[in-house]
Amino acid sequence: MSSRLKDVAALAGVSTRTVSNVVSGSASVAEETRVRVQAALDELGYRPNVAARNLRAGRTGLIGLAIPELYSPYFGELASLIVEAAQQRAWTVVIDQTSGDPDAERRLLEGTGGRLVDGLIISPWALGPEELTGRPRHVPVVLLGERRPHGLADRVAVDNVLAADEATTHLLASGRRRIAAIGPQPHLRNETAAQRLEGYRNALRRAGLHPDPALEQPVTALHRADGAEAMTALLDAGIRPDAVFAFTDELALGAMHVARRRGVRVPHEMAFAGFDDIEDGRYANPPLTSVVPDKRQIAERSLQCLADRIYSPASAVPPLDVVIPHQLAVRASSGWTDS
Amino acid sequence: MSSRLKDVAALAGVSTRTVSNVVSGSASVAEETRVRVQAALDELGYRPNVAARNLRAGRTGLIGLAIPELYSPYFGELASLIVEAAQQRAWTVVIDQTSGDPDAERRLLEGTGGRLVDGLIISPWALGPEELTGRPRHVPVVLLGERRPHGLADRVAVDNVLAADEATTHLLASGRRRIAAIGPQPHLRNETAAQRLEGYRNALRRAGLHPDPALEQPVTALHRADGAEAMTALLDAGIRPDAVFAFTDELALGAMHVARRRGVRVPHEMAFAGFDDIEDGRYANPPLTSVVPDKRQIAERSLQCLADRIYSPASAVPPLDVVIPHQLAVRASSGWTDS
DNA sequence: CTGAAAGCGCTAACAA
DNA sequence: TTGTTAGCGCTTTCAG
Repeated sequence: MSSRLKDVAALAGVSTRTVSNVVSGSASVAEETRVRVQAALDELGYRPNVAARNLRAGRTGLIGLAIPELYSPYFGELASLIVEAAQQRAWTVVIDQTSGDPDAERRLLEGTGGRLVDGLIISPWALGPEELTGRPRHVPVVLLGERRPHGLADRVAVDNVLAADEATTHLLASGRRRIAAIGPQPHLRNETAAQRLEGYRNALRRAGLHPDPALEQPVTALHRADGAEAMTALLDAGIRPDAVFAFTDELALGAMHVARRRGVRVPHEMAFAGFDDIEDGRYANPPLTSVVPDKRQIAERSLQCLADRIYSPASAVPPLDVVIPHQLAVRASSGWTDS
Repeated sequence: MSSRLKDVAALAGVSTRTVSNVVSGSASVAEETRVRVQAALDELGYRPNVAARNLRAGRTGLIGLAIPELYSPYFGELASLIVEAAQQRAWTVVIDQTSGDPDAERRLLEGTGGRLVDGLIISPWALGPEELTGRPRHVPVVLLGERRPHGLADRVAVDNVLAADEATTHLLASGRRRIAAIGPQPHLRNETAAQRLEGYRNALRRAGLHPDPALEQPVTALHRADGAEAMTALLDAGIRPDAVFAFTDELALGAMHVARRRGVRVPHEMAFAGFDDIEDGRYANPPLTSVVPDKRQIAERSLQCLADRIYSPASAVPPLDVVIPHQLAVRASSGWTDS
């Protein structure tokens, strides 16, 4: 079995107190004692028991990251950055996949099943504002990508309306007039898609165009397959846009894939712009124009929010609304150079 | 502050023992008592303290997943499947990114910093066989993708030599003769790349060809950028293969990207095959031929190994060597149909 | 500088 | 069926 502080103390002929001091390096220990204890530590291969420490400290050093899915490029990248940033703060990340399941999201927010994490970063898909607001929290929560600070939790997100507007405006600037929007999700309570749709429509109106419902193609999920399906639906309905703004890069890549298979020349006959700036987009044929959220900042600001809440008297600060900067990366999919 | 078992007991007028029984549902409790306790539980919004439970149980219910990076499509997908499979076993996954750093891998294996997880699944990059073997483990370990069972830990992997052989043989079957290999990593102790190289060479020799060192293009990492760099190096050196076997799909996609940019027609003039079957490959232009490891099985068998070690008297069973099945998905990048 | 001991919240062996 | 209580391994207050 694993050795405990007590065993080390016995071997070194000191009290557990002293061993603890040596291990943590907190209080000062006489050099001679330190050496003797260290020898015992090494001999027994002592490893502190984290559960006991946690119980004592009232903290676990764990933070939860709840995302719909880990396998999509966007969330994979984001999770990677969060894990990395958490390591720097000596936090460990436990990951939950909600699959956009409202029950799963609810369970995590309520902390049913026990107080395991010191804080939670959640990217809600299924839950709407009132559910996110309504319930009492047991740990600090950071909401990723929701619209406004809901009064009980900090929020970190890009300005989706503005970013979508800019992407659409960029397409308009190259003379496109029939711009499709792939990505509305009227069936979900989550507001991200609604915001991007709003930005898209704003841009059209500002250019003197009327948003055409036939050009707004809803999707059930946000992957390549859904984008492919949406483009197929458009083309099969005889609708032939001259540009596409997709609400995620994955959707854009799926749609572009189908368009090219159907003989549409990209970008000559159809330009594409996406959202998220995933790596695949940069290496696609042609490379995909995309809204670039500063993901590293999303990760770091989220952790900063948690840290502030965890280490400071609760409810001292009102809920924060952190807006993350973004850019538009213009690539060949919306230029005039073919791949 | 959060309420404890003791508070609930006081409110319900019973002992903590009874409350504990109600919470866990383990022992039988008189219906009347149960109702009263449940009411107190609800009123106080009781949430069990996981740290205390863990300390008591001697287990944390956590398993570690140590991978070089979470943001790459392959590891993202794998991590997703492992998290999912772990949830079914009521385990929570904590993720560590090693970045292929030998110290990080060593630290995790040794459990320096404390006994946090009940088991560890690690995909070693930097550490060689002897280091993986040498040290005593404090928790059960599953090695992902190493060559042979090293005597102290279970191993789960596809047959890399065979799979690489099959992919290369497929390229040979369509008449290709100058097949480049992109992906050797002579600087790493990790054996995966070496095994794929071995399979590639085996296939060539069986076809009566001599492996040509000029066609073997090493890489420093396994991403699109490295594949792009490798292809650039080949073309700049005046080497023009008629096919490429890349050791990962990402390398293949990067290489294919550059080839197309340089005006090479794919697959007519240059066929491509990769390894891992990531989603981007399936939606690439043209779709990428790839070795398809059964990732779900990798996840499930890994967890099965851990479960066996954790729940059974240690060292009862000798280290397992689990070989995961794979297939070759032939797509347009190695056919004769252009995108 | 070091030892003794309390107690973090929970479960389960032992009693009643 | 339920109460009492001894720890799980650690940190830290209080003495010395």
